[in-house]
Amino acid sequence: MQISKGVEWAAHAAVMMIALPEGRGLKAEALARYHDVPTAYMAKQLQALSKAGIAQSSRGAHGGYRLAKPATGISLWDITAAIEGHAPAFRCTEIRQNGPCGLKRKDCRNPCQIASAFAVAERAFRDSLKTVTLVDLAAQVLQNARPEQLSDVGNWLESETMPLSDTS
Amino acid sequence: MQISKGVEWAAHAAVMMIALPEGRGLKAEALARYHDVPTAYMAKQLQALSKAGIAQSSRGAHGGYRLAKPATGISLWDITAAIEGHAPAFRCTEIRQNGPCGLKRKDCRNPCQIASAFAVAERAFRDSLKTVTLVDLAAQVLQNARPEQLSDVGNWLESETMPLSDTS
DNA sequence: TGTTATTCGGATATATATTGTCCGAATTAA
DNA sequence: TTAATTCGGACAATATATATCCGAATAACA
Repeated sequence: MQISKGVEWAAHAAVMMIALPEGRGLKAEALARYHDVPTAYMAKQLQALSKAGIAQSSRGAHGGYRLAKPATGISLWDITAAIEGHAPAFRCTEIRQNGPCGLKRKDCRNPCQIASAFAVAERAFRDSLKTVTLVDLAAQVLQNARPEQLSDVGNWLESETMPLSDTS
Repeated sequence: MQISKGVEWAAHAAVMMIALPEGRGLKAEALARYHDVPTAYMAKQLQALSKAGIAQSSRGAHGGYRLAKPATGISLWDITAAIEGHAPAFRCTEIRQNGPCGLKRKDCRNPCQIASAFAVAERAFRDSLKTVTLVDLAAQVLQNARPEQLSDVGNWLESETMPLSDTS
């Protein structure tokens, strides 16, 4: 039971994209270099964000990624689901129907108790992540950062971003 | 992010062991056959339960497994942790320290916000599973079972169990 | 309007973790 | 003492996660 590293990378990239000025984007290579992670694999995570409607991509020269909607509307669960998928972590294989004393299928209308308990726990997990938005994360980062750190990031952004072409 | 099948098997096996009369045990092969799963792999899960202090094993002829403590004191989280381990699902690799604008190590005394959010969510998950004990699961099974089913299981248990030798 | 540089997107390899199997060590009944 | 039985950890096969590459698409520029 472990969460893909891609989730961590995607989350950091998403927080980074909050800081993008209107009409600008960051290419996958830049986001990967900023976090010092393999470019192609970071690109894959960004593609997943794009498919999920969280990020918006522009191809060609001066292309790149930016958030597709307001950061207040993007939760940590949205990021996680985009990368890991929506399938539940606990997969019930209905072994109660197996073996010498297996239950008949018709007696299994309501779900297995063990599966139910995990479903409740996973819901609690999801709901917790849903309460955390990208702006919450960004706000805490700003609170803890030292001033010089912020200007460093600002300068880096300025040097890496270019006005996007018409992002239709 | 998926939970091992072993957790499902171990949970079902643990519930089964509640029904064991005092001083009796079930061998791994029987528990596997009862649920129609590979013997050796079921055995592996039972070993994990044993290591975690949840089950108690007896070797040699007429050996087998039984619960090591009252079922009220065994939660679904205990089972899960015994199989999957206690390591958190989200692994923070501190990529905030990487790259051109990476934070200095001394500025990272408090944990990364993203990691913190996942820690909270995982705690909610754990706490939910901790509220469910083996007796809760067994009670619900009994409620939903048909009478003939119960006698079937009783007969099967009678035919499979033998008095354990002195379980030191 | 063609050409070229640039960037995303999905198909393709490698590494790691999960799933499944086997044989020896330990214990007990006879 | 012997032999049957069962657990325990070491070993192999499969599935998933990680990492990479190359073609398709787009936009800037001449």
